Amino acid sequence: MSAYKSDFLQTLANRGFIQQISEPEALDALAAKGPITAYIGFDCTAASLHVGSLLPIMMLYWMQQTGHRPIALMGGGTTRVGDPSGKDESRRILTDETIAANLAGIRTVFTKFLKFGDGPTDALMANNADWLNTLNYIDFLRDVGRHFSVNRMLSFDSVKLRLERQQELSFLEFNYMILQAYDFVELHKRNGCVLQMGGSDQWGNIVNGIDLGRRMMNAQLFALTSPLITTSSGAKMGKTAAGAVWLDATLVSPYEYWQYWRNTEDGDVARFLKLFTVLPLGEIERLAALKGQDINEAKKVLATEATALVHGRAAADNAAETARRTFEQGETSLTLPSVDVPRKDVAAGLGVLNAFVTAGLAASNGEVRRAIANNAVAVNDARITSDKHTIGEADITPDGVIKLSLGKKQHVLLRPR
RNA sequence: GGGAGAGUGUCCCGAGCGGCAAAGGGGGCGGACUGUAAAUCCGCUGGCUAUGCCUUCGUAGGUUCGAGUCCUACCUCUCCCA
Repeated sequence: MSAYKSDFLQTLANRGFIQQISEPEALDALAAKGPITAYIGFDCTAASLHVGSLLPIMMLYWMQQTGHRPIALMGGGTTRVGDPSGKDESRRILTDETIAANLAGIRTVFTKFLKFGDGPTDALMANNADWLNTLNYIDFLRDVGRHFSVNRMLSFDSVKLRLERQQELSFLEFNYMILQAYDFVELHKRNGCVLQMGGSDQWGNIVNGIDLGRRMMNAQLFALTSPLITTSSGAKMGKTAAGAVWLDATLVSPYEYWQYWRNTEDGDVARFLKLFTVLPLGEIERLAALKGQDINEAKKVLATEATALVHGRAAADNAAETARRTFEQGETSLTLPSVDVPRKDVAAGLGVLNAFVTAGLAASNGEVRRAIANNAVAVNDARITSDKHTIGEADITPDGVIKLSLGKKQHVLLRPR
């Protein structure tokens, strides 16, 4: 691991965020001298960000922590045209209202990691719709387009692969890299931004921006990419049966979020602690040294720290405590996720199938039936073997709840009201 | 404008002689083993008021006792020619 003079690069390097830097020495010197401004682009096709976006957010976080100014760029303008790369569904074009709503949702996530404001190291949130929407095609071609060599654009991997595989590449998509390059230059012009960060797949696009900056304004700009994060077994991060692991508490509860991190594979624990928590490196080293069963301690720390960043310390501790009671003491913790249900329905006798579907543990009655056949269903920790089983008032525990379990890890409390 | 192909289970990829709720993967979920891990093995992976009924193979029609499969038109995409 090379030694950097700036806290910023040294921190990122130590924690495993760096894959590639365009001109490491020059950037290092600049960052050591004073605050620099950098940005990362996020698209806003969904109302929340998920775990996959966490890595770039953490880069912005560390940037601010080490005395620099981060910009979160929302792709409000590029989202308007829709992502052309998908087959048909992703071709849907979002309305301006949807985009605005998505932006608002995403903004709340950022405020948990970054301090926004007007100070020298306060974060900014920019929206490329601000300049892309008002672009004039002819002006754009003349001022920006002339700096791009089609010969060179064709040589980029993203393009080359498509051509080789004889897959279509639309003109719109071909232009995407130009728009992204332009974003960089525009941010440089407006905010003095000199660095763009992103995933390693963004390298080519970022370098384009650097080139454009040099040609248009004779500016020296930099690129920094992070490695693509997959789990040790090669799966992409952030996917479960229920879908993506969102950062919004209404989509994925803090408890579920905690559980996601708790179930990290052994081989990923040290890496994830460095990337997704803000614990000091010494502490992480200690945790990473744990072997065998002891590594579970490290996983709990990872889960709690990662959850605290997104949902706050109280929610994280709460989730940890709920998990401890549920898994280590076999108790029914009252802080498990719960679903209210009318008391008279329970009095009348609630079918297991119905109960599990309303609790959100299964999508259909058939799914519950199959789970029962797989010996995976329990009510108040008692195995259910018949799909005819009904839940009645007798099942309400002294705490006033009924515990539904699907498998060993998924629990939901029914609260008769 | 002319010609040749493609679109399959609402997570993805992909087989599919007129008898099809539709092969096989991946992913996911569950079970066993463990440590709430990995690896491995096993099961599940359209819906329902369920010995049956309903809905699914780009869209809409047609042929047929019966269509994912054959015919027609249309939509979308790819390739070749102009």
